[in-house]
Amino acid sequence: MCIDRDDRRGEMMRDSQDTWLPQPAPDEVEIGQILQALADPVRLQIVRLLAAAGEGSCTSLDVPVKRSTVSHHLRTLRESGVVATRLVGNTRLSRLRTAELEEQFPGLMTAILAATPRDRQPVG
Amino acid sequence: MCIDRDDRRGEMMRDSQDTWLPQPAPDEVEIGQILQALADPVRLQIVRLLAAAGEGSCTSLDVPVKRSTVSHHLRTLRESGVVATRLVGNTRLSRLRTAELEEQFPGLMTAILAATPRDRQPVG
DNA sequence: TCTGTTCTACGATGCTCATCGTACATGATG
DNA sequence: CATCATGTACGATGAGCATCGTAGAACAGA
Repeated sequence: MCIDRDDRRGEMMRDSQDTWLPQPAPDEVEIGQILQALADPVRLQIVRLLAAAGEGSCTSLDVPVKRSTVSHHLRTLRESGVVATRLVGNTRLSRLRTAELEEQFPGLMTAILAATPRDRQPVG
Repeated sequence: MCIDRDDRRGEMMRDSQDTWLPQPAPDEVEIGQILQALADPVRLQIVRLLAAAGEGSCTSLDVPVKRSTVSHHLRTLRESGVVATRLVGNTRLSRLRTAELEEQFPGLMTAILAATPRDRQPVG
């Protein structure tokens, strides 16, 4: 019963194998929301980590904020259409919606992820 | 003397014909700043208008905010590296730094500008 | 010089939101 | 059942910023 209480904007999605948190349909995703989601440095870092690792959870993502804040950011990323989250046991694994984003905004994520992260400092 | 007081981060630039407001060098432009600049709906609208018209000034841009706010947004866009502004008489004409952006972040602006503006509503 | 236009700087204001701590639900494990 | 780990909801807080009005500088034209 808490399933549909989990998110205000929709119901759980069913895959052949997995259950997914509600997310906007590809044609509902708006470029303004995407840009707003990626504007935050922590969220951009999360996106980079997901692009590198494929998947990530609230605790596995190495970002300098508390767990509840990571959860908040993952929610924002999901509601804007950037990531999809599936339930695996007690954890929730998020991944980039690479295919849908490429369909809706060709070249966008590629261009952003190709950009050099600014927090890379020359060490040694 | 007020020329270098006009912006805190640099001096005027001289072209063969024009004088330009100070702006970051192409390699100083950071993707995070770009995304943050484009995250605001009014600024995104300004960018769309500039892409369509080529150039625009504080008063010529048709956005639903006051002139001083447009000036503020153009400053943000300039300092983030999105637009360049040249002085023509009493007016200041801003344009997208299309070439430099394409060089630094290939496909980025193309992808964003290709996205359908959300404020298009079916009328009639 | 006087007038009108364009634009910016500055201060004030109000709202959005990133962050955190806490409490709680859920699932895994013993 | 008891315990622990994971994640979210919620309320509070503080900072950032979008917006505006006003004042003043710079330029064009008469």
